[in-house]
Amino acid sequence: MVRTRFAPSPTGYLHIGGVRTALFCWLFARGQGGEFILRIDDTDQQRNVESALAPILHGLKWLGIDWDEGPDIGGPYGPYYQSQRQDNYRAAAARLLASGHAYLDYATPEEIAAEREAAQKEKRPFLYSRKYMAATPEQQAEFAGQGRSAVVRLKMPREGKLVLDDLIRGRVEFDWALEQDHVIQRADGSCLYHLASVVDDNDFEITHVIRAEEHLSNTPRQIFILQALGYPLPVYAHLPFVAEPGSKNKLSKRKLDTYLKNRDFAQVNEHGQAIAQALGLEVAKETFNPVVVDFYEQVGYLPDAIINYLALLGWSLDDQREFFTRDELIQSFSLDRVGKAGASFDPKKLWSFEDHYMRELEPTKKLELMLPYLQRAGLIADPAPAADLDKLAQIIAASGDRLKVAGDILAYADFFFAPELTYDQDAFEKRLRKPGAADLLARYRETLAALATWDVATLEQATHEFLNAAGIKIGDIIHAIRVATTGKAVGPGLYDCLAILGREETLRRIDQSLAAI
RNA sequence: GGCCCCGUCGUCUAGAGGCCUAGGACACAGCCCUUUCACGGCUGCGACACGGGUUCGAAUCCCGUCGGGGUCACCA
Repeated sequence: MVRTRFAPSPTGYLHIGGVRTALFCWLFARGQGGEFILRIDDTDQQRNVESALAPILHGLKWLGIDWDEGPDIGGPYGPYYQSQRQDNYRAAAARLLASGHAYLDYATPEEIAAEREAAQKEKRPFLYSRKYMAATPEQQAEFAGQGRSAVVRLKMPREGKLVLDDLIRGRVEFDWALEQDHVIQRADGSCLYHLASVVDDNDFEITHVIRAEEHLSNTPRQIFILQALGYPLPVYAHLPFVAEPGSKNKLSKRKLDTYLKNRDFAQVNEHGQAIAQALGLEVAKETFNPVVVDFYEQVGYLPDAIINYLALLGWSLDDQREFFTRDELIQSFSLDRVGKAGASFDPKKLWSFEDHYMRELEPTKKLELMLPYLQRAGLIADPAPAADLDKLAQIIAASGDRLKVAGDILAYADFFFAPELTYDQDAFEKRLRKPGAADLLARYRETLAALATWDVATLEQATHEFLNAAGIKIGDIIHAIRVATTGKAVGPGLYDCLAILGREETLRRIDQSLAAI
């Protein structure tokens, strides 16, 4: 049985790179008929683990990445928080100590640092002298007598090589003599990440460790622990990084300001910020931007689009398939089709997947998705009146491909529901204050008022007849009509807008605009 | 700096010696369509990091150089 795990530390937000890793673990497990486990790496014991974890679990759920065992649902191998498994780690550290694979070290951090600096100065690789290694009870007593306290260090081999067969990297060799005697347990008894990680992977019976490339150089010490404990080795697969837009640097939340200078990133960001603002959301740029998954949920992206895009970030099936349903992804995903080079995150390409999936979404689904946005903006009541629902369906149909994310509905529908028309000032000046515009608009109003029926076809025909009679071209008036009735320079097709508005409201708005000119 | 990984269009990638005067997608530019916006159609721009080998033949194999990245914690 294949078992993979994703082990986030509770940071308070779900990073796009982290999701990609989780996705590959999940895809692989599901494709193999295996299990996907969530484990929380909180050995650092921060205060509000629960609140820092919630957004991460929520984000994964939103994307449809589900787990078989984890902190919220438990499982046969629980608990799934490392902070609650310290006893296991301590027991392992004790075994390592007993078997001579680790030792008590009484050096102070300053002494270690001094040795490291000396080595650096002499340009030789640093290796701890083991000067304060206490091999016997006598030595322990002596060092302790000096007021020193002990940490547990790994006693790494100082000769030979480790050969790692990575599923993605292939064969990778490391010199044992270059591996440090890492601390695995602090003086206060708390255990560190590498020990914890390895012990848990074994306890959870993880068969495939699929993680980001940054862990590749940590692998030797982890394998050392595994072997010392007599545990079987999992299969390793180190994924290439998700890199910054337009660069090869690892994507990080820290460098937001740099990304904002990237045109594509900035564009996607601004679009999202505008929607957040229309919703009245209070957002901080540190937690609400295209690096954070929550951004996409708030703005109204489709999980399928994100999953599809992310799957292709470092993986491909062949030279033609681009669009995959979840099941197809699970069916076709394989680790040997994962590339080795880092892949940079391209917000515009994600956008194009979003475009594709939104376009294919059933109208009823779109409505379901978009209605809450209008309700949150206070434009439609909750529960929604049938008339509003009907109107919204018409607006969505009329907007067609213009709606890329659910939040876009705000810009395309607000003027249908808002009690008062608000004008785009530039458009108002340009289209309505234009000489002759008011006069034409007033005459057009009479044409509309005289119409026997009120639908798109009639409106279009009547408008063209009006143009002929007036001896003008459509471009001479259509913009004025749009601004006068919707307040905006852009929107769904004009006849659609008028049809949805209805005769009474259309005439009312034209009159109001005429008065405002 | 040591160690490790990586290196095909701006980006994601196809390519496992001849199918490659290197294919697709996104982006970009231009044109067409058009009442705005968006869509759509067409066209264009655009890459095998470099240098040596091996071979009849190399993007594909080998070596070197250069470049990029990661990692070197009593963080995870």
